[in-house]
Amino acid sequence: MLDEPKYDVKQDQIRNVIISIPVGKVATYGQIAKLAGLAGYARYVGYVLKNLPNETGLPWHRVINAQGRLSFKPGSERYKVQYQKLLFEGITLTNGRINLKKHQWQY
DNA sequence: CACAGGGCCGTTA
DNA sequence: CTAACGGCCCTGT
Repeated sequence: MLDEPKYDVKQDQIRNVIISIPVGKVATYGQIAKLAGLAGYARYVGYVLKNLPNETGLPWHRVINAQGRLSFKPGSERYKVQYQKLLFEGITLTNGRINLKKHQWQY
């Protein structure tokens, strides 16, 4: 019989990309999917991050949507957490938005 | 199998 | 600027 992967390869690739996002930089869902060789998997990236364990080790906070906004409801707990983490890394928001020209991970 | 929904995206109005 | 669509991929019911 064929050995089927015990873990999800796609998720692994996505995680791999997210881990390599440098401090002080951010990446969009679509960008990550593309770098992982999975163009079009933006929503899937969101799905993966959604059910991450609390202590994950992944810099999920450096992942934002294409509009430079945090994909959480402003004011919600999770929004605050992500905001704090970003701020701690020197990433600031202007009118609830991040300047992608300046902070987006260039590769 | 059908359908809804999610930490999305780009285009169009 | 907001809103609506269609497209993309996967999971849960």
